[in-house]
Amino acid sequence: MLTNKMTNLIKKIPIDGVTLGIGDVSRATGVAQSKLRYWESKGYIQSRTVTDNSNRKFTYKTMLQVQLIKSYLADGYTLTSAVKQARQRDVYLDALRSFFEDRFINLEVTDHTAMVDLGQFDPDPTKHLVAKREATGWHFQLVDAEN
Amino acid sequence: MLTNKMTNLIKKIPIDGVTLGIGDVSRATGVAQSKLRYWESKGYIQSRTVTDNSNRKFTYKTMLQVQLIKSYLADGYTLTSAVKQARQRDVYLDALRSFFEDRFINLEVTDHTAMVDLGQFDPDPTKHLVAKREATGWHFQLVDAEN
DNA sequence: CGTGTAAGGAATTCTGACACG
DNA sequence: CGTGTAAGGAATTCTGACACG
Repeated sequence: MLTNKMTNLIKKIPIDGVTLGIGDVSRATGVAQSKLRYWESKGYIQSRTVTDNSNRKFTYKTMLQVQLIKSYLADGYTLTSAVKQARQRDVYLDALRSFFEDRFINLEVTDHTAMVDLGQFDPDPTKHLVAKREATGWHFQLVDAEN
Repeated sequence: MLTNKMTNLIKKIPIDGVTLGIGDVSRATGVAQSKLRYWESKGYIQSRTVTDNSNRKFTYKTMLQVQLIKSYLADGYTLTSAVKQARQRDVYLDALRSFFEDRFINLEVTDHTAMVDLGQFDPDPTKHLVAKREATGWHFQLVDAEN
């Protein structure tokens, strides 16, 4: 019950409501503010304006795009093609998010262990797939579904 | 190879380098700026100062803490105990992050499907655990490990 | 095309004080 | 204790112009 509060929280905040100022995006990605403004003026990235006449705000997703564009530029791509490549990767973010929302049923942490319940294990629907953290890292196991 | 770029990216940015201004945290969480300043003055939450004499910056993690404190307050807890509860949940974030870093080996997306490789399936180490997105949602399956 | 900079104004955030309960 | 507000100053971001290649 309490753990649901946590997973709901994590599911809720990250992509949607969070906006970042241009300084924060620049700092996090290492891309100069003037670049960000130029890229936006060309339609390569987008920003919201929260209220009238206020400063630019970028979404978390846009920040990831910026980081991607930057890394393609570093690979030697032109800006235009770096943008194209980055756009194709949007689907990755969406996929990852969808997986998270769909499958992170529960999360439990005690002093020495952590456990992620990933829900029904399709090859054997009577079981739940559970990931447990042990000293050697995360390991999967199957447990009897209790509901 | 390209997909690794993506997962590395997602693993790299989210928690570490990102800082948010007080306005962004306030907007995302719905907690007034004056509250955030007061909570900080009491040591309930923390902020960095990026350079000398600059404005407050909060980390993503702190923003989640704020959201948690808010929700405990809404449940009727006093501020002090809401903070205590929220602190105990830090371990959840760390656990989640650790799982993600440890187990999201690869992510592939094509036109109609998406696939997350979660690595070795411990009950049968000759197999890899793979999550696939289909029309009905995400489903797990086991595939032969190829390396 | 793609980026940087100096300039002056606008929007945001700062602190310390005060108010209320 | 916990929160909000008005006040004046400081830090941040804005646009449009200009420079360079």
